[in-house]
Amino acid sequence: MSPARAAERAELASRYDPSGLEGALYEAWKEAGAFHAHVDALEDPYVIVIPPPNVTAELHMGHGLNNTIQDVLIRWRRMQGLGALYLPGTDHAGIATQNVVERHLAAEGETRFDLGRDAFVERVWEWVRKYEKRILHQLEVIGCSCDWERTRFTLDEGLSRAVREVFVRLYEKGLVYRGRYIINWCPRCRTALSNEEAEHREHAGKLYHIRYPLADDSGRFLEVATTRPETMLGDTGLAVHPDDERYAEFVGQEAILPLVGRTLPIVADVYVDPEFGSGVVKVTPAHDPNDFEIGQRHDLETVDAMTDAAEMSEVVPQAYRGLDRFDARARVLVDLERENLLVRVEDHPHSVGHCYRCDTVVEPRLSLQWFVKMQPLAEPALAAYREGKLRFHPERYGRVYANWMENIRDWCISRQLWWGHRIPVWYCKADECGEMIVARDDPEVCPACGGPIEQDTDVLDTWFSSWLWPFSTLGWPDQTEELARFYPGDTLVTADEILFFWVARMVMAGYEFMDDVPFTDVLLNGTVRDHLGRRMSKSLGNGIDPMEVVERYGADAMRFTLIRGAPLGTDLHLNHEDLDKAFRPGRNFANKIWNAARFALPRLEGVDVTEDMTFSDELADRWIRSRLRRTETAVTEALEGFRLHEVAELCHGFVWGEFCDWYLELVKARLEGAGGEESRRGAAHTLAHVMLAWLELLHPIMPFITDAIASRVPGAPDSFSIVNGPWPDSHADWEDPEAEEAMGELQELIGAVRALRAEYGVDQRAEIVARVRAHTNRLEDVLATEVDNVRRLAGVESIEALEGAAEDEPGAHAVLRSGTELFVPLRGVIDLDREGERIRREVERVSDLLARTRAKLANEGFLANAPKEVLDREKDKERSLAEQHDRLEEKYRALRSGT
RNA sequence: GGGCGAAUAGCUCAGCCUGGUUUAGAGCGCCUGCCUUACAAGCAGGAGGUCGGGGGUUCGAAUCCCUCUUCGCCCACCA
Repeated sequence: MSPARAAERAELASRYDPSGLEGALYEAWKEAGAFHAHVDALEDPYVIVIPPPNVTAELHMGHGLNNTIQDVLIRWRRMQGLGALYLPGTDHAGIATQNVVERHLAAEGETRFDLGRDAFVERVWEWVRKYEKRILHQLEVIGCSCDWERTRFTLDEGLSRAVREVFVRLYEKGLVYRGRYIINWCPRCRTALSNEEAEHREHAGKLYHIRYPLADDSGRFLEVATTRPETMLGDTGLAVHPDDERYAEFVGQEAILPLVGRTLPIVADVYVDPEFGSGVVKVTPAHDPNDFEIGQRHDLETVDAMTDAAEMSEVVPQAYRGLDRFDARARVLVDLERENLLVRVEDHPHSVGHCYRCDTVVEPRLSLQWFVKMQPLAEPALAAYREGKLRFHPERYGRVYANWMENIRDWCISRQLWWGHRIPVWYCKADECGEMIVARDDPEVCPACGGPIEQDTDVLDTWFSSWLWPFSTLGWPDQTEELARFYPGDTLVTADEILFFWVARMVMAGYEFMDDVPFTDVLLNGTVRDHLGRRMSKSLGNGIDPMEVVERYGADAMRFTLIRGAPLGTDLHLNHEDLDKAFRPGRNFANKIWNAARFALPRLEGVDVTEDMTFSDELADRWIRSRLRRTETAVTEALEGFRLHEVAELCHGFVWGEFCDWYLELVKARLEGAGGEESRRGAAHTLAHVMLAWLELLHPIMPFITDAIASRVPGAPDSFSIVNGPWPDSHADWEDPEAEEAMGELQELIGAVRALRAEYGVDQRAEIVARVRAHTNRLEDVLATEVDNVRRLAGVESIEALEGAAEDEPGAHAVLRSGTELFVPLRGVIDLDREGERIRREVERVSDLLARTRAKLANEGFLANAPKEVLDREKDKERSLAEQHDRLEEKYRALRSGT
């Protein structure tokens, strides 16, 4: 036995201590190679790729939730016997990682420019090498059963080759192009961003009305409205709607740009909305996407009034040069005011884009960038959804996905960063040549003229490697065995916020390069928020560290809490100020399981889980087996429907509310020998089987404690583990409605007795007993076996004696406490009568309706004249009413005969 | 401007698609009583709900339809 295994199999401590068993158990799993997906295995594969976390990040609760969901599905499928692959890895996270390292440099008083490109990139690699193990280890701590032999990194050699291959192929197909367009620019990160990377938020802005003098010396003005007056320094025209009669006479004339003095042509363009503002738009082609297009249509100049840091550039008048854009705005307004050109200012809420990495207000900026033409890629990805090859859970996200695909825009993929995949394009430096080389392998010299060449300085958007993840991790572009076996994958689990960034693009890449969907089901988990509904974030300081939670409550408790608390697509609220409030129920449940095992395991004498077991017919045994069977079915169905919170709920209810509360209490006496050896063996066998089965059911959610207990079941060999299944599937004929009904009555009776006792108090015992006696016969019928057991144990013949014995007889006391009390419920009888009355009235009502419906259906006139739908509806109604009637009657009869 | 979602116990949420086995549930919190040989991280009980308002469909509505109110979220180039 391995040392890890030995430690893990140490005696059951008196208290549940997750920290003592989880780490050792995970090591044992790894040693046994339990999570490796063999490429030549025979079973059908089941594949989930991890959404690769940022290589230098630490695990937060969002990961905790997301990765736990993945692990639950993987562990379940693995137990079912599928070749489950949970593929782990990390993302180089271009901007995010570069920002982190830059911040550290700044603390040392340096910038990346001081270091230079090569030294800076080396610095980032150092950082990455230092931290890459951390987040992967944290995944182990929370129990993720990843195939660590297949760990990948988006910037490793193989994936970099895939990125380059994709770029070149798309370029050759004409789907990658370079062009000068307005893109979103982050002046702090000093890079272009994609549309998705600019987050738009409502902003309490102003609308400034400014007068532009006409150039004809008439002294007349045109009034324009703008939210960003500083951009007027880059104006190169004015525009009005072609049908706007108010301004028809000005089209073709010119105006003078205040503060600058440039003459601005006045053009007519349909883009202009005559209803908005004054109906005149200032055109700033270098700073607004719409203005850019107007400029193109009317051949207007472009004047780039800002630098890459969003400071006013050399082309603006001296007074504004070098000013930050917001300072420039203030200055422009002051100057306009002074010249009496500012007509008025009104409140105007509008949305402003922010950098998704640093939250700086993005600047629409004209620049030369690389783009991917998306329309052709979107078509098969959209068709896959429409044809049902790609399903979303919850379904509504499918419509969001389709909507995005239908309105797809080209993807700006170049980033002016240093950390990432360098764009595989070279430019010839020879004066007359101008050759551009796009190549899979680095060229040495210009193939056209043999002159010196220079590589494009930009890197690719981080998502340009992420979108290849489902196949680049399997060796693509090589046609590897892994690729053949594990692509396409099955289920993708991620947060809704990266639906467009990642999920949609992966589908597109899947079709473009593998000619198939990368996965068939997409699960979107919600966001983890605090108790006030705020997203957890470092800056708010409301995050919960999963490592701290694991340390205090155990990984099982955390996983259970997350799974139970977050149905798909709904946000999870956790109180960061009071971890106990959030995680105690999970920990308590684990503790309950632990204690049930502490009780049960030593009482399983003679049981050998490796051999067939014999099961008795005693009520309690039949009942718990029936309940187990139903729970198994329900849990499996819930897993198939991705309703994991339901799985948690079902297991919790069964284990605590049925197995512990009732079954264990009912068989205590028998396990001590009160019913004889045969009864003891019967109880032990059912107990062992049922407990092992629910440990298995719960294993995907709470892997540690369940496997730890299962391996201690009598007869289990050293290597025994439930990690590889089987998935519990008891005999279908264990479903036993009779036993469940009888047990239901027992529970009802006991409940009623308890209520009675509470009401009368112990002093009125004689009164209770007298009333109870009158109904003893019924109880005997229903619970003959249990009655005998209890009598044997308590050594009493009458109920009265039992009551009396309770005081001084420990055995009897235990029985009373345990819930096998033998009182016929007076209140129960009364309640049953009341119930009977209710049902009788219901029966009358239903039969009345049934009679009327039947009369209608017997009416020839109705049959002849009624439209088909009406007729069908009536027939339907008749059928359902008849069924209902029978059900009620039977229930009523059963009640009557029982009373 | 489009699209989507939510509103059920003091709090966080299930249940709704496929109407009737639910007397509308769970966990937490609250109240009462218990250290009872697996478990006080527990056990036994209890209080607390006009299922957001209104209307409709139906024999029957938390569940289906319409509408209103209040909160969220996503997308979008109206300066």
